[in-house]
Amino acid sequence: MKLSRKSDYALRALLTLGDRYGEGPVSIRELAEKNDVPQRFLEQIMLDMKKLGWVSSVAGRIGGFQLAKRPEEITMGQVVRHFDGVLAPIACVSSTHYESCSQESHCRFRRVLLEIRNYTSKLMDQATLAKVMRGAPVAREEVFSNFVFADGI
Amino acid sequence: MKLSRKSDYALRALLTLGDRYGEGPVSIRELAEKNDVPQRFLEQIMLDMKKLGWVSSVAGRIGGFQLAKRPEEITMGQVVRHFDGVLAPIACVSSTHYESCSQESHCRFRRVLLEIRNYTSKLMDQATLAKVMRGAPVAREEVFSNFVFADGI
DNA sequence: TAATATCCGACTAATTTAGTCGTATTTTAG
DNA sequence: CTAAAATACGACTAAATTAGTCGGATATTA
Repeated sequence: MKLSRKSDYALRALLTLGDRYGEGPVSIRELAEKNDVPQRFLEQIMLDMKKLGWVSSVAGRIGGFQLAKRPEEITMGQVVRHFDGVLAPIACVSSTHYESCSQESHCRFRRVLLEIRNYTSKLMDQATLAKVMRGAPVAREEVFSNFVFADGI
Repeated sequence: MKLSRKSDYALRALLTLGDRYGEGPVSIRELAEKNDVPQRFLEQIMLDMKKLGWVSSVAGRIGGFQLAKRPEEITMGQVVRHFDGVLAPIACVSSTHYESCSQESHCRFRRVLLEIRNYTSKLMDQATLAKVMRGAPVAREEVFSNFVFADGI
């Protein structure tokens, strides 16, 4: 899975709306400025999410967008699957966008890709807006330290 | 991470060469036929891997390619990093292709992406040709069954 | 009624992907 | 000696994807 700008920007905006949940609409201009996103591009993204029922809008002078679902009900998996289509690193291990392959019956590296897909979708589907909002930002060193997983995983 | 055709085809060819390790060169024609890969495209890929020292070639009438390293010494991580550049789903959580982002200091969903990158690179770097060669193919149901990870992972 | 929103659809530049193609060179079988 | 079959090298390209821009219509409120 590669995260597109669209997914990235959608998540930024949704988290801001999560922070303001219950406080009335937030304008695209503010969402764009706060999150460093091109405004007219974000506009498209917000309208898209409105069609999906994730956000609702108020038109006019003091309009804007707000979450149409509780932050517990929207997950990163939903967002990325919508904007990027697929979480799996290759279509032959995708359950939502499965495509067969001539080598399927004897391909041996597919197992590794399947495990990566399983882990990715598990994490993404567990990551509700509410949980992500509560999380602490990543320190830069964490990206460069060699994080070690528990044994046997 | 999304697996490109190039990485896919490279892995297919490398595994075939792994099966034939120590038995002399295998021609591109045979590698292409066995693995259902466009021959002239595979040609490029093999020459690329030759430059990297992963395979060696024998020119002429009965020439072909063979592994230039033991199957224990080549990993999926190396292959995918070479052909696709990066394993991480976004540059801000890549240790090899890190790029900063204006939101870095307060981005909250980055943690999820970092965990996915950590798991991906761990699995990819552990997956030597030798290990992958020994693995069993994936049954189709495994792709559609909801695999459940052990708790707390 | 002017300002500031959302709403809608079309358009596009740049990049990436997944190749093809021509041709030169090397090696061996007959 | 020569034809066949292989690698070697570099240029080219069609199609898809990405990451937007742009013009203008409609809605709401101070």
